[in-house]
Amino acid sequence: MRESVTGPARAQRADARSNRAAILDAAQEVFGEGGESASTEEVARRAGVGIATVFRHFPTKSELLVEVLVQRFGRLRDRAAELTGDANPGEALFVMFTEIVTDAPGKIAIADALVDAGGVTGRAEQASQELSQAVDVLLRRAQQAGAIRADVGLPEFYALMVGMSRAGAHAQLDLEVRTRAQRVIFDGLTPAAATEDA
Amino acid sequence: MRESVTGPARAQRADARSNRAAILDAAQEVFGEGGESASTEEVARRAGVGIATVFRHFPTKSELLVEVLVQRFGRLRDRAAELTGDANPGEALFVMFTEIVTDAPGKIAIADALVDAGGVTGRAEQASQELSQAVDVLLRRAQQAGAIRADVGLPEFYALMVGMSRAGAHAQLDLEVRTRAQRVIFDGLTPAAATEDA
DNA sequence: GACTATACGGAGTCATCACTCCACTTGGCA
DNA sequence: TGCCAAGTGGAGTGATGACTCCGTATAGTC
Repeated sequence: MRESVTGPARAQRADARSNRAAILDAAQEVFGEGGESASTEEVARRAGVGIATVFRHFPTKSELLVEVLVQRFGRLRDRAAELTGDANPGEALFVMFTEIVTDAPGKIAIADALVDAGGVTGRAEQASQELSQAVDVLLRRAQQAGAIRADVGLPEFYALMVGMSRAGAHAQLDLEVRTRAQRVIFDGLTPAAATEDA
Repeated sequence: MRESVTGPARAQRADARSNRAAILDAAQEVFGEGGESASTEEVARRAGVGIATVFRHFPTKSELLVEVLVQRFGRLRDRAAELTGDANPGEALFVMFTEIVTDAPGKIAIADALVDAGGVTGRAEQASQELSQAVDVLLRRAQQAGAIRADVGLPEFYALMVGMSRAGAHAQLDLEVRTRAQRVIFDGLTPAAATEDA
């Protein structure tokens, strides 16, 4: 896409390409750990390049963050698509829930840093929407299979997922506690659990 | 307590006392809105005092944040104690859950800012523990009354609560979505919803 | 009303961080 | 092997924000 706008642009040099990859990897780590407070300089150090190089590849801290997020969302979206073929739709949804929550700590730190940097661009938003659409498909399938109560929509399912993600990301929940908390949610999502009062 | 350590310390001047209060109020607002990125200068402006005055009352940004948090936790703890007398223990627990989640947006921003400022001192931690103990009492009462499944402990209950708080704080959930998500959790907390597999 | 300890305001200091400039290096082609 | 466009590193730069210094104002007392 970038090429189609600026023309067929001469291919990058090999060192530039590998530096770009190293920077992205380092950024994953650094922003995943340090979140908003992590500095671009630390990314450069971890990637083994100068700061200028980071800024040449990603003109802005925001753009680097966006790229990292887009990659991460993309991976999860692919995973959701994969799970759409699963024979047990209810189980598939729960697996997805768990994977997103597990993946969350780093992602959240990065997303927060991005908000902080003021740069929630279209690209990140689009990647996030693609993921939520993929999750929506999983949710509907599970409902059609009768594994999930019908009065739950994507927004509240997402709220529950984001909630568990954030709870885990900040409070460092140990696995057992998180599992038990998720069981409560999963049980609550069951058709049998639905209560009917206003 | 402060007096007992430093001696009976001559009383503060009236203007100092009211400025201190104004600063705390302003800090509630400012940090509640802006979180980590809010500046002490903004607090001073909003309180109608100079920056030096803020720093005289609270020698460090951290200490100001701690004070704000302690107040907030204290208020919720009192509310929990109040609800402990409620005739319907299950309902009381849900009310507490909802109130904590509702109160959360500002509190979370402040807590995050505090972590960011690196100063989670004993005082803030203690206030937070007092709150969780008060919630624990509510939880046990509800379990004894048979309103809540027995296999749920304070940690996972807290995880669910913190999760909803954080989901709401960051994603700006509208009331209806939050209500539906909470219903899923409440239904899942019901004894009838408990599943028994490993 | 005068006096002074207490408290105040805001200009200044210092550190940090995103981002730039430019002299130097190097991949890739002839 | 030599050339040079493409790429690099790191010392700046400017903005921001926590915190300090000190001359001025005022609450509270006689």
